[in-house]
Parts: sequence; C-alpha cells; structure tokens
Amino acid sequence: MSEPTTRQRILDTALDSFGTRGVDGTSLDALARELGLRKQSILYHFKSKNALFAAVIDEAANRFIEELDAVVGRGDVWDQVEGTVRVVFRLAVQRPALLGLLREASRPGSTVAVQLSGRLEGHIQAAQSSLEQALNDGRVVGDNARLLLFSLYSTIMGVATEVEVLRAMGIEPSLRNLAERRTELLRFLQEALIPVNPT
Amino acid sequence: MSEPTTRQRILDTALDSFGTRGVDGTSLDALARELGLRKQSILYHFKSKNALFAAVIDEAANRFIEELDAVVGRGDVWDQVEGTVRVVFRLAVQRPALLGLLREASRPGSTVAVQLSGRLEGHIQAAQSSLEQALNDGRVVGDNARLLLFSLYSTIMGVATEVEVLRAMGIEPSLRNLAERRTELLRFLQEALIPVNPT
DNA sequence: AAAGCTCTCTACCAATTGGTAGAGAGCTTT
DNA sequence: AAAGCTCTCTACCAATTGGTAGAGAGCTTT
Repeated sequence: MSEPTTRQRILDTALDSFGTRGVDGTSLDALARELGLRKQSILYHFKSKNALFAAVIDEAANRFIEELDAVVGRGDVWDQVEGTVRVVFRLAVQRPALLGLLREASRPGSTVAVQLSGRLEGHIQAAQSSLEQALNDGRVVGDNARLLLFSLYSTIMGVATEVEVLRAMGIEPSLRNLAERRTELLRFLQEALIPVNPT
Repeated sequence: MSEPTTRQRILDTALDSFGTRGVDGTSLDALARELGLRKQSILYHFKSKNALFAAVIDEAANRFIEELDAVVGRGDVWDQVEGTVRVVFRLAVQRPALLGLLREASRPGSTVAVQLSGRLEGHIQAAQSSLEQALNDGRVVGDNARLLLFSLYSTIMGVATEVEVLRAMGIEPSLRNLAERRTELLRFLQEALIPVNPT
C-alpha cells in the first residue's frame, strides 16, 4: 500500500466535495484547506477548476465502471439487473458522493454530460443489446429496449439517491432499512420485467 | 389579466433561473439584470438570497400541488398514476425549471428539503393511503405502500427529468418522441403494478 | 399641503472567487 | 557540483459575491 500521489489525493477529495456540496458549492480554497495545501498547488496539478472537474468526472466514471464490471456482464438479464442494484446500493453506503457526482453531471444542460456519457458508452451499448436479446426471446416484457433501459436506470438511481424524498415520506434512511428498500426495489423491477408465464 | 407585481415577477424569474442554472449558479445581480432591476430592489422584496430561495420553493410547491390537484385525486389508483405521469410530462415541456427546482431541492443535504416536504405532506399521505387500500384489495401488486410509492416517484421523476441520460443512450429528447416515452413509461408502470389475474 | 408609506435607485463594502507570477526547496540527472 | 526538474509556497489581482445605508420619487392618507 503505497502513499497516494498528491494528484490522486486531490482527485479523491474533489470527488467527495463535488459530489456532496456540488461543484459551484466547492471553492478551490476550501478544497485546498481540506487537503492541507494551498489552492495554487491544486492549480499546479490541474490547470483550472474546470479541468479538475473534468478529471474528477473521468475518475468517477472509472470507479463506477470498475464496480459494474466486477458484478455485471455475466448471467441472465435478471442477474445483471440484480447485480447493478447491488452495486448501486453498496455505493450509496460506501461512497455516496460518487452517485451524487453522477447526479450532478447528468443535470440538464451540464457541460460534462457528454464527456461522462462517452466514458459509459460501451456499458450502455452492452446493456442495451443484452436487453434487446431478452425482449426478442420473451424473457423480458417490453417494447423498446432503449426506453426500457432508461426506465430501469431512473428507478434504480432514484431509489438509491433520493434520500430526501424518502425522508419526506417518513422513512429515515438507515442501514437497517436499506436491505428492505433493496428487496422492495428488486420485487418491483421483477414484477415489471419478468413475464408471468415464461414460454 | 392584471400586471403581475414586481414581487411575483421576481419569484417567477428566480424559479426559472434557480431551476435551470441552480441556486449557486444564479447571482442576484444576474437575476436583477434579467428583470430589468437592480439587485437592491430584489433585496427589498426578499431580505436575503436564502429568503428568496425559500419563497421560490414555496411557490414551486404551490404550482406543483395546483397541477396535481387538477388531475389526481379522483378515480382508481391507476388513474391517479396515469394522471401524475401526464402532469409531470406536461411540466417537463411547459416548465422544465419547476421539475429542475424540485430536483435541486431534493438534493441530499439540502436545507430546503424539509420545507418542501412539509408543503407536500398532505399529498404524500393521500397517495400513500390510496395505495395502501389498493394493496389490501389486491388491485395493486406489492408489499409496502411507502416503498412502492417511493419507487413510483423515482421512476416517473427520473424518466421525465434525466434528459442527459436519455442523450447518453442515443435518444435526443424531442416533442416527437415524448409521447412514445410516456407510453413506454406507462406500460412499464402498469406491468409493475397491475396484477395479471384481477380477482 | 403636509406627513407617511412603498418602492427603486446610487453609492459603497468586506469577503470570496478563480487565477497569474514567480521564488525557492529538494530531488535527480548530467 | 552544477544544472534541471518537480512541486509547493508567498504575494498579488481583478471580478464577482451577497448585503447595508440611505437618498429620493411618487402615491396615499391625514
């Protein structure tokens, strides 16, 4: 376990801060303070705040892809959905800022959205064609693979991310009810996806 | 049709700007410029930027409730789901900033989240007990009304809001494919909610 | 007509923002 | 040991931020 480089430390801390307080809500001075550095040292490693943001997005994409690759890609479509839910829920506990950053980056009109989607393109394509196949074989219910994938993404990310909505509904997010939430989500998705009479 | 008051004009413009560029991304000077005023006039009507934000959240809650009341509340659970989808999709076209603001306000750690959820409490309660009833009667499939409502919310808001994700999947959001997206969402939700053999 | 209220303005301000210039410490290469 | 490279620092800076103080125009109430 070698010491992380300063550059890597900056990326890590920036990911957490950007993902929780937002990019606009994070000043370079505050970030540097957190790192025990001066802002000018950050600007040595990244030529501007925007360049840092772009690098953080790449970093987040890498982490996300890394997590997904470990679980998704093998097995039936349903195994893949289940694996994705498992990954996303684990991240919601271990690294909530990562999901927060994805949320920030996918805000309408975001400048880094294109960059991020480029990084995830392969995974999106793979998921889509896997879903397409399952639709043709009748292993999954639906008309349009792309739109179905979009609904799946929205549901999973929303359920894992919208903790304030959860609070508004009188459920304090906790580790104790996390498993229950995940089970209910999986039940919901299974109901939506899996045909009753498999042919 | 009477002239709107300056106060109302500020609320309207602030809602649009906060909802699209974010609160941090909107300076009082920029807002005033858009209104043809000086920032000090805004600060006359609202004692601070934060007070303005709070008022905008209330305004957004009112508009949202108003839209929902016009469609939801009568008919079966499914009619209510369908009505909600219709309302949210209409807003996504006519007033995207309103949905953007809800998104901004429900960010994890948001200070106004409590305020907003207070305003929507009645509606959440009504939806929940309506869903509870339907679960008991077997008109809807599921275990837990609250968590089911949470899944529904996540799916509907996500599908209506995540336009950048849609782009990442190769679908340019347009009015032309909006109807298709809504139909697919409704099909997905129906599959998830409505039992195959109604007893 | 005088007094008061509503509202927008000009004139400022301290703090914070992202960013530049360049010094200098310490290690590595010649 | 000299020269060069990597890295962090101090010293600044112009622009922008949310906000205060208070003048004054115009309408309404007395």
